[in-house]
This record gives sequence, structure tokens and C-alpha cells, in this order.
Amino acid sequence: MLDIKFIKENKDLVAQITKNKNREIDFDELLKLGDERKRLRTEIDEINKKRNEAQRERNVAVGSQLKTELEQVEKDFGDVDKKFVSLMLKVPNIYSPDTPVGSDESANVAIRQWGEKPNFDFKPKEHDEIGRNLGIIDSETAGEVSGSRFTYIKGDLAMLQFALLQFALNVVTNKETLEKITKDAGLNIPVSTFTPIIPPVFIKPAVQNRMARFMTPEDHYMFPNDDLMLIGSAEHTLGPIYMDKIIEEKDLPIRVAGYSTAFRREAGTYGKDTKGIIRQHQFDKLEMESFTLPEHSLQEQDFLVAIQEYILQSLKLPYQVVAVCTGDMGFPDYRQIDLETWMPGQEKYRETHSADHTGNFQSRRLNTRVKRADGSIEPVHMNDATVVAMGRTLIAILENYQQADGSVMIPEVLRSYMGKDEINRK
RNA sequence: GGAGGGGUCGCAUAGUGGUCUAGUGCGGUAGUCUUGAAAACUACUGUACCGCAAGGUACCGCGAGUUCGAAUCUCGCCCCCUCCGCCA
Repeated sequence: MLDIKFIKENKDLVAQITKNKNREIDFDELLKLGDERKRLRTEIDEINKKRNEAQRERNVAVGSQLKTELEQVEKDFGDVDKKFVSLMLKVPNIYSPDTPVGSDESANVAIRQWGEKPNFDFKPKEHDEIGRNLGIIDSETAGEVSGSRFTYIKGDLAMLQFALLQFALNVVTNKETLEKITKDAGLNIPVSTFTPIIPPVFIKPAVQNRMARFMTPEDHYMFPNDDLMLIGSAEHTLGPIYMDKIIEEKDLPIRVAGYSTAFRREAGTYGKDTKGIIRQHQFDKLEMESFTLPEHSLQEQDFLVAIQEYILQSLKLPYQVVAVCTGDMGFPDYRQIDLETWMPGQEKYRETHSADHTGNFQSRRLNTRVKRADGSIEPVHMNDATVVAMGRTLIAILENYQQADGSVMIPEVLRSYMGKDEINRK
């Protein structure tokens, strides 16, 4: 959520930004409600003051009169406040000056590319065919047992996921590795390791709301009987860890890495990405979340992206870094950077990583703040980013490392975790 | 799932209708003392909003209610703890 004062002082800018983010808000109405709300708030304070005086004097008659008066004003305030808040929640975050402006993903800009796309002396297959042939992806049985967009990941492919997880955890928990990544990226921020977390996969809708991400029953699995919903990303339960808390400046940055299953209903994607495991109702993911000082947050995002690149480079998977444009970026994002990994079977770069810089947009609603050394208090800045999205990274490995005979080589860095160097048909 | 206990200004506690503008201890900050440190002593030490300021208002898990007046009484909800049951 933005600050109403900021909106008031930068009305035209915010209006333009909102438009570029493909949203529409009546800012005149919003500011009018804001003023009205403030006026009623002041009125309530004044009545309360008189009420406190009457109370001290034990003046029952005046107290009784003020009580009636207050009821009406509080009701008016409640009405205005409700309208005001619901409008405020629709205002998207502002975006960084280097964000490309555009209405959809076609305006996204590839900033850089890394790696050589592999050359095959045969026609590379898509991952679902490779997986089916090797007996490590079974969508048919999952379809019967659980429905579409569910899969059994079996045998060596399951092992490969755990190898990936172990490798990725070793990266984000190793101080020397992170220092090297920071130095190579030319960044000047405090380096600390990520605390590994296995977070809850259920969240209260009220808390999910405070992450300032749109929560709709079309996208998420809801359990109204229990007032719970399934998370769509570990970010959803990592972000609120410090809600309603004030963190000391000396304790920042705080960095966590959460491994969980992510659940998505994928309504409205019928017929899209139906092959294999590219778009599933559930997939596992290791996700980073950072809480930093405002002046460090942009570099923090660069740091998170550098970690993502380090991992893909270690796996020797070709990728491109993409600046996501205004119309395609997330509602709470100040700057969004995606990594797209080359998938030879599909002959396309596909999104495998995302890094969201949300500034203080989420922390305002979560009420997560930092107390500076000088005693002042302000919202922290938050960043979240993928370390490894298991399903899509498994796809990238299957397609990039496939051999003519249908077997798949294991990326070198994962071999020690796997105890073998290729996946063969049993 | 059953029974009971509890959520108070960082932490621990006091507070059962008006003197609570929430007491005390610990922790923290500053000072006195000291060669330095410790101890002791003194002062300060929650958050948000309005206001140039003085100051004001709100917040005792959350939300409603009773009352002239609620941390305190009533109702609903959330969370934590103990015991029993069940269970990876």
C-alpha cells in the first residue's frame, strides 16, 4: 500500500504509473475521501477530549449527550474509512525508473543472455516425452488419481529434485560463496547467509491480504470452513514473519530461504502448457525473502538475481535476464526481473525465476518496520526471489542434457548429490 | 476432539468499573562516581494519527456490546499453555 501523503503530493505521477500498470483509479475521489476521513478523525478526537473531561468531572448529563454525538460521527467515519481503504488497496506500487513501459509481456526487455544453446545432432525432444520414455514422469496415472495438472515425478527425477535442493541450499547458506557472488556482481551490501526455513503451506486469508497480492478464489485453493488457503509460493508465509514487528537497524538485513510446495489453481489457463510438468497445480520451490534497509533494497534485488544466475551458470543452463515491463509486472512490484531458461525441446526461453523488489509496499501493510540507529522508524524494504523452481528447472535439465539414445546426463555440480552421472532407461 | 488456564508499553509481572495520563522489576540510553571497568545512584526509555508548536486522541490479543465512564463486565473470534484422547 502506498502512503496517502505520497499520493497527494505526486498525484499526476501516481495516476500515470497506475495507467501504465493497466489499472484505473479515481484519484480525485481517493483524495477527497482521504480529506474527509481526516476531518472526521479530528472530530472524533475532539469529542473524545470533551468526553474525557466530562468523565473526570463525573458529569453524567454531558457525557450522555457526547456519547450520542460520538456514535454518529464514528459511524460516518467508518463509512468513509471503508471506501477509502478499499480504494487505497487498489493502487499499485510505483515502479522504478528503469522499468520498461508497456502493456503486456511483449514489451519486456532482455537485458543480457548467458550460455551457449546446446547443439544436437538429432531433434531434441520436449521434457514430457523424455520423461515418459525414461519412466520418470507419469501424468497419466496422476490424471486418474488426482486430475489434470498433477504428475508423479519418479525415480531418478525425484532424486534429481533433492540433489537440486541440496545444491541450492548449499549456495545460499555458504558465506564464502555469497561473498564471491556479491563481489563478482560489483555490489556493496552487507553479506549474510540465508536462514533455511520450511514454512507453513496454509495461510489465513487475512494475512495473505496483507502481502498486498491479489487473492482470488480463481487462483488459490480456499478452505472457507477452516478460514485457510493454500499458498501459491513460500513467499506468502515468509513475508509475514515480521508483521507488526519493529526490527532494529543492526539486525538487518534478514535473509531467509524457504522450501515449500506451491499451489495454484491455474484457472483460465485451459489448453496452455498442458504437456508434462511445466504448469502444475502443485510444484516445489526454494524461495528467498529479504528484509533490508531502504537504501540497500535495489542492490539486494541485484544480489538475489546474481544468486539465481550463479545457480543457472553452475548448472550450465543457458538463460536470459529480463526486465519485466509495467503492464506485465506484479501489482506490489517496484521492479521485477525474470530469468528465462533455454528449453531446447520447445525452442524457447521459459520463465524459471522471478525477482520481485516490492520496496515498502508490502511492509506497509504488514507493518514491518525498522528502528534506525537515530531512533526514527520507517517501513523495511522487502525483496523476494526464486532460488530454484523445481519443476521447471528439472525440465531445463532434461531438455538441455538429453542424449541421442534418450538418456539424460546429470549436470556436473549435481553428480555428487545424485551418486551417478546420467539417467538411463531402467 | 474433550477439560482447564492464560494473552497488559522490548522481556517478566501488578492491576477485577472512575485516583490507570497503566505500577514495579529486568533490559536499553544518558549522567554521577571511578585511572578504567563493575557495582551503586539519578534521569530518560512503546506505537500510530492530528498539529508549526503547545498539546490532543487512540491502542492493555482482535472485533462487537453494556456504561456518563472499561485493561477491568458481557458476547463472538484469534492465539498460547497444561492435562486427556488420537496421531506422523
